[in-house]
Amino acid sequence: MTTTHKSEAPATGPRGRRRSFDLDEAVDTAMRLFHARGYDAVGVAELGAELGIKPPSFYAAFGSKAGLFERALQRYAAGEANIFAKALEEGGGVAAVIARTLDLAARLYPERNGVAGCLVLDGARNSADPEACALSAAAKTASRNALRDFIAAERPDRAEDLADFVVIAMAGMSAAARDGAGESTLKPFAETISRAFQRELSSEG
Amino acid sequence: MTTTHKSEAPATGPRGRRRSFDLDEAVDTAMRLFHARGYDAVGVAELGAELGIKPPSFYAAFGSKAGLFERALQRYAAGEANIFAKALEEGGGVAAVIARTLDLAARLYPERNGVAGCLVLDGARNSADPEACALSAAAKTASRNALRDFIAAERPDRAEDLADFVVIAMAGMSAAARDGAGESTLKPFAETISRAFQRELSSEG
DNA sequence: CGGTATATATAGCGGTCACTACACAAACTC
DNA sequence: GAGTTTGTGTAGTGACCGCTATATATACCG
Repeated sequence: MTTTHKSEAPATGPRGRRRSFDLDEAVDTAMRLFHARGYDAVGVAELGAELGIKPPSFYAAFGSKAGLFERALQRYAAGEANIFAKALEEGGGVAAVIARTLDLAARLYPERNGVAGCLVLDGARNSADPEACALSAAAKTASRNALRDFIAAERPDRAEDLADFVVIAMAGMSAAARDGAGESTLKPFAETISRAFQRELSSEG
Repeated sequence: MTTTHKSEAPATGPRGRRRSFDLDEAVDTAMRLFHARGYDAVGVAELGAELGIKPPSFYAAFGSKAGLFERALQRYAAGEANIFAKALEEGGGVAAVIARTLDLAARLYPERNGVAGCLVLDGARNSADPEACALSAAAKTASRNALRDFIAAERPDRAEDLADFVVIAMAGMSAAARDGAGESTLKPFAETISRAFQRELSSEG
């Protein structure tokens, strides 16, 4: 169980037949599949089989494959995988939070149960579906903006390019993890990037 | 014209009918398409249409879609896009060559005519075809080993992790470029990474 | 010229893609 | 109970996937 906000049935529910599967659980499963192999490589047939539901139920619940991907992205950003949000929780200044974010990436991005890297950064990479690409791009922009706004508190003059610096580094770690890099490979990178970031943060530039 | 090694027809050629299209040109076109949208997103039908050839000619010439991808990867590694080889040409020590490599990545990775990033690093990202993934992985390993062997001349004790550092940084730049980052975004990253690399190179670690 | 070898074009193979029409089953209101 | 609403299962849509069987056109050899 990763989330506890399951939508409770109202006192007087809708009239018709009730759903035969857990929606949150289904989104979790889909998120894992999309994360492991990328949007295009996971078919609706496989999703249905894995979730234990047939196509009509699938489309009644999610509207489309891209609709499910959108929910998966939301779930991803709202959960443990949002490493920046996780790094923020422990407080501290920009340098400390960014260092913690990079460290978390080095520890969480390596492959585990077939899943590696970041769903937002690489989930729709090379996808032929414009809708999936747009959803992915929006999620990336949101993440980058959160980073930028946080950095701006200490360095408003350089928030944009410092955010870019971190984002590019994380994209590299995600790609490397998807190519098989382990924590022992990513950690030195993350530490070097953290030091470089601190120098940039406290430079006069 | 990017290559000049066109295979010349022998004095006495094969007996049958001659090919009606230029093979090198076809590989170039396919390379561009694979690079622009990724392996899976480019279909054999589109390749045939773009190359001006029909399926039977396609398979007679390349064996399979993956066979053409392999040729495209070879062409890519043998041409201008091999930025490490290009950086090596001008000579210099490890620090200078790596700095030049990263600078070239920052200048060549941003989108141009629909093509962005590195074909080797991202051409088969999220592909569902095991053959394309294997070809891509082999090309990545070859590139990384070339980097590592070069670095080993000055720092044999740290060649592996320094090579990883550069590869992860380049993967980040390629991914960022494919997400729309321009030269003005990649260049500061490349310069900071170059400085960080130099510090690592001349450290006692 | 005949014989042979090679590339071509037409057409279509089996399979998978995301998605849906239709009828039935189940839970509500009254 | 009747009536309404909603989800589910069966089956199948047209389009595209990588790839190929077959026959024909074009070049070489002798």
